[in-house]
Amino acid sequence: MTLRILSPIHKATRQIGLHLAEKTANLGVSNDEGHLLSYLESYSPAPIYELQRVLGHRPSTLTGLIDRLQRRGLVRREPNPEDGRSFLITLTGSGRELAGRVSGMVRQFEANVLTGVDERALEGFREVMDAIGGVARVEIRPDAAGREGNAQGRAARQTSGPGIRKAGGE
Amino acid sequence: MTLRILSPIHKATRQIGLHLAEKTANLGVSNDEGHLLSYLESYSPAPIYELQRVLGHRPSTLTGLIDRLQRRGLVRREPNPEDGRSFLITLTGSGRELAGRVSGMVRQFEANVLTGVDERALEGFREVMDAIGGVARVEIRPDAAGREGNAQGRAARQTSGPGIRKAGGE
DNA sequence: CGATGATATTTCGTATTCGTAGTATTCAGG
DNA sequence: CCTGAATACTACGAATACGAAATATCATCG
Repeated sequence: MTLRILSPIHKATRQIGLHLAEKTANLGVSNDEGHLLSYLESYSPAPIYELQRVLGHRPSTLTGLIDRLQRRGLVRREPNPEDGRSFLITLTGSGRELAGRVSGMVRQFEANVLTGVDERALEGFREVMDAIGGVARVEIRPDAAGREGNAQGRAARQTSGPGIRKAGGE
Repeated sequence: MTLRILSPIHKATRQIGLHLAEKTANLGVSNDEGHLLSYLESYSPAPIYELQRVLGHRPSTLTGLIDRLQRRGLVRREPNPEDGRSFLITLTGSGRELAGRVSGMVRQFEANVLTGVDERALEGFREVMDAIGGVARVEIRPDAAGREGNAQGRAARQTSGPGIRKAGGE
């Protein structure tokens, strides 16, 4: 386990997840929910496929995630006027308010980390991240040529309960 | 969402996960299973609590993970001669063989990344990782001195009930 | 040695993820 | 307009992660 890159990254990711989960637990927001709200704060309304690519979840995972947020009145599904197959996810008023608090915590964390590193270290960090991206050519965006892009290896769960599916109508 | 540290880390972690999952999918091994096997390749036999701390899973998660590997004949639970409460997880023959293949892939990935970065960048990367560890330091119990193992508040009671301990047997 | 608390691990219930299959819609080409 | 392929999303079922509680053992103190 003496990997100089993978082990530290794995550990750091775990630390970040635990720390932020603890911070946002009071708000009743999980990590993934926080990510989604945070993204929506900047880009709402956004189509689901965009969220899917940004967050890296499977489409069916997003369905459940959005269902939960919608059930709590934080987001809304609206028809996409530009594509009848698609829905736009919009933050509601309370959703935007909560999103602001969540991303405030995230930015605070980032700021705290930044005070501990100088510009030179940050540059090295960036290089390593880029190198990983180069080696792990897992395509996330759609607009690329000839790729397989099929990978598995996560968990699986059940979204029991009544499938909620109300969008544009109301 | 343009965080200079958190966003790249999140993205890199996702890329690593997808990439490795794809590589080990043929072997029928998920990411977490791969991590565990990889660790065991170096440190088997290891007690479960050690695995729990290294991998960052919850205890109950580890139980299921080990159950699955044991069911496939890759690991074995053995009583810990030094502590009656504990089990040692040992790689079986086929487990060790599989672990070797998995960690070979992981090391290969690491090696590929390393060819793309110099020592200076690696140092910066390390600094950022350390800074994260410093900021994300979760609250440590006062009397659990010197260690950073997570301590979750949970209760332990003793009454009656089904007390089945499955162990050593095959 | 007995009481009390801490640790190690499991079981159970539940929430969550995701693969697969199916529906609706758009697009490309006649 | 029609047909077939691709896209966006959802429902369902199966597998997983994890919190809470249960049990066994260890550690400590008296």
